[in-house]
Amino acid sequence: MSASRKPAPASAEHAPLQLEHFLPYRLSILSNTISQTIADDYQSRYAISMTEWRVMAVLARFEGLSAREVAERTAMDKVAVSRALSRLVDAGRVDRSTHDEDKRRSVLRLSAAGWIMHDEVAPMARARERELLAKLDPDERVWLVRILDKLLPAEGDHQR
Amino acid sequence: MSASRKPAPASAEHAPLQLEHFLPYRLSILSNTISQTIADDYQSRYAISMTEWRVMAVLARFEGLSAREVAERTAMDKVAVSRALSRLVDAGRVDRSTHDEDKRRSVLRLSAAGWIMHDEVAPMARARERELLAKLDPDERVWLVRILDKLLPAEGDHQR
DNA sequence: GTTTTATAGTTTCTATTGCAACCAATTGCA
DNA sequence: TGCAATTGGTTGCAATAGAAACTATAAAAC
Repeated sequence: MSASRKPAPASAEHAPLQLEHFLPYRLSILSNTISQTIADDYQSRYAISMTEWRVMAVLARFEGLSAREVAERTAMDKVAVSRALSRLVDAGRVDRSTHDEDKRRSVLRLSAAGWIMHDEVAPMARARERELLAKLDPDERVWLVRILDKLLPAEGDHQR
Repeated sequence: MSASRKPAPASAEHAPLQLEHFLPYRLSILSNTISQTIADDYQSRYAISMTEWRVMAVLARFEGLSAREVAERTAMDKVAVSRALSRLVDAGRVDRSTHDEDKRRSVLRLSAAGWIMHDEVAPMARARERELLAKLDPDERVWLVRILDKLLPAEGDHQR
């Protein structure tokens, strides 16, 4: 009952945002809730941050990327990636070597231990995605994918 | 062209997530992109963080909330709200007083200066939302709202 | 070739965040 | 009443994130 406050009388003159119907706000809540749910799953078993998991997921899909390419694909900045990688390498979940033809670049891949963890976490993540989609009817699922395709900047664009 | 790496051959045995089709990942990219775009708008004029703006938006809509109620409505944790509020009060954008019947609770409202800022930022935020929705057809917009209604936890639930 | 200029990645410094511990006011209840 | 449990809010500390500066290699310009 504590939340039953009436909108401020100032509404008329000030036109405040109605957050509960404001798309950016709703998307943010939804996204954070989902990401956190998945993070809770893997953090209950492994001491790993969301950024580290994201890096691992990219390396599972694309072997041998450089740090910059990981940053591109995760939409994280390069400093965040660099730090996540050094933790992952220290923890023995990622192997890092140097590119043959360009000694600036690193060549990254999951280690055996990294793969073991990946193979345990990935199904949990997929299960959460299914849980989410189960709340929708089949046609809603189709529309959602179509809408995301339209709203998301094309592959390869950066956000910041 | 740098991004044309073929999926790791390990795919078959390991079934890595296809991030580019993984709903939680796509939502996260979308949400971050949008929030950052709006933040860029107001940060180009005002030195204010995303959390502070979010608090202001809630107080514009519901006057006299307590800090806890702000936390509830913004889905932020109470520490983040407490700190955002102390910055906002210091900056003179929010007035804080104490509840008459419960001296633990604060009573929060935008100051005159807060309202001025709000009245400039809110239209920019709405414009960004319109820009986003303009990418969709009318029926897609309807489906999007319907889908969000289904996926978002009901009003008043908490996420963490 | 040698000197810019650009790129990959790391480090440093600072600001933000998150958690736990904490204080103060209120409520529940013996 | 009086004392434990709860609630609203803040503070301290450790981990994290972001910006700018820095190192190293590589590519481009001259």
